[in-house]
Amino acid sequence: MGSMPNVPATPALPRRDQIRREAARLFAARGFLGVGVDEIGKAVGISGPGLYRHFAGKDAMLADLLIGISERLLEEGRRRAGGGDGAAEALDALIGGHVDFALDDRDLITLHDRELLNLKEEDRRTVRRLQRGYVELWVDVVRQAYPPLAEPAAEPVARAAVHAVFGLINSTPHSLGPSPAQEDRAALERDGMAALLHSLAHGAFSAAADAAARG
Amino acid sequence: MGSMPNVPATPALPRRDQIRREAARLFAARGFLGVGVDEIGKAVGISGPGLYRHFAGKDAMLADLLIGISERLLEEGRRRAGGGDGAAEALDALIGGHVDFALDDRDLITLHDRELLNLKEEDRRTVRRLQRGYVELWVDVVRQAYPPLAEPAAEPVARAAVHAVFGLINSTPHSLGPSPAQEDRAALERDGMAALLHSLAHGAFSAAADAAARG
DNA sequence: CCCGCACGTTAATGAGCGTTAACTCGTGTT
DNA sequence: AACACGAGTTAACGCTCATTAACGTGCGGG
Repeated sequence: MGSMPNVPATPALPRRDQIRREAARLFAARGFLGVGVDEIGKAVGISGPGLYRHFAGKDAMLADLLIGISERLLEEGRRRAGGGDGAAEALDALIGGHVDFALDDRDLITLHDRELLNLKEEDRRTVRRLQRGYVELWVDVVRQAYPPLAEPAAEPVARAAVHAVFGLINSTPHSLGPSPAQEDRAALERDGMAALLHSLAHGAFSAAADAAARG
Repeated sequence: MGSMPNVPATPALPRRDQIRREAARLFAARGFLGVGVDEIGKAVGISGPGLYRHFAGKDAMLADLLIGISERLLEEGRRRAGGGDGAAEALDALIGGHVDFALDDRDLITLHDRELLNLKEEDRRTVRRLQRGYVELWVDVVRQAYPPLAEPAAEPVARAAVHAVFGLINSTPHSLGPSPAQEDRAALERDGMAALLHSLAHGAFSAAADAAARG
């Protein structure tokens, strides 16, 4: 020991990131089990087992993607929820952040709730813990922003509404074309879709509050 | 020819239906590519290749499930949308039907947008055609029920809103527990969830109409 | 009585795939 | 100049898995 030849402490991030991007694209398009490692390799210009220089295995790629996206969601969510003035602004920021994510990282959003089952137990627990934290963050903010949902009895309603709004926002992968390419018959452009999803989310939460106030 | 020994014109529906149910459950739980035919066989009490007496292959089981659910959705949707008085009532009926479906046939709803890629080209086209018809049905009714969305320029908004509401309603598989079993810390019971999803859907459409009226 | 068929069974086949082994090549360091 | 090492390559292994073959069994009708 005692020799440290070159500077490979952070060897080559671009190649690893390239693998991440292509793997996410392929997994989202055909499913984790539907994609072979040779195919991922070909997508990044190397072939097959060369990937094992960068990831411990196929499972590790998926784990890296799912844990990464969950961490980013939670981190960015905390940043946005805490950076504002009131609860309404915090909720706005949360919604905006999630919408941006759904529109700009479509593949990852797709994988996020489609491929959880293909993780090893430990990684799955990690992802679920992060997801749970993210949901709690939303539930807290929503209940502050809509007083009727702050009633103790309305907690399950708030939680269910949060899950439903996630489903609403995450629906973009299905409603937009398979890929950001052709804008055929009058599809919404990105910013219009973002604004619309924002409005829909607010409308849903508002309805949840009304329901809680009545029932 | 001329002999028709017994009455096997409709041989044994229960066994075939049993396979359908178990296959749907397993596919929803671990993915189409994640379950083997032996496992499906064991779930119905026969083992492995015995399934081939009832289905042409694993692909045929998935195709049967996805085409079946798509047909049922469209058929029931048409029935409900056409059976009422006004557009508002028709929309209510559509929402109620889809909510019932999402709550009572959770496995099929999950498969419906998770496993489309594992279909052979022809079956995939069939399912997509049925899905398209279902979406068109909703878009028409929603635009009648919310006049601002009837504006020609608002058609993409209406369409995107319909997709988003599907995502909202279909979110139930994720927000409810893995299976209809434990009602742990204050989860919503079925009917409460149905009523809430109904309200949320209306809230979202209402917001879409407002957005279209303004923008 | 026996033929045919619905319905299963187990064994074999063959392809696909994740992973490992063994080896090569270039490059920066000593 | 020798060398260690990052980064790939191809070949081989081992395992899973869908599908097919070959064979058994109970029963209803001629």
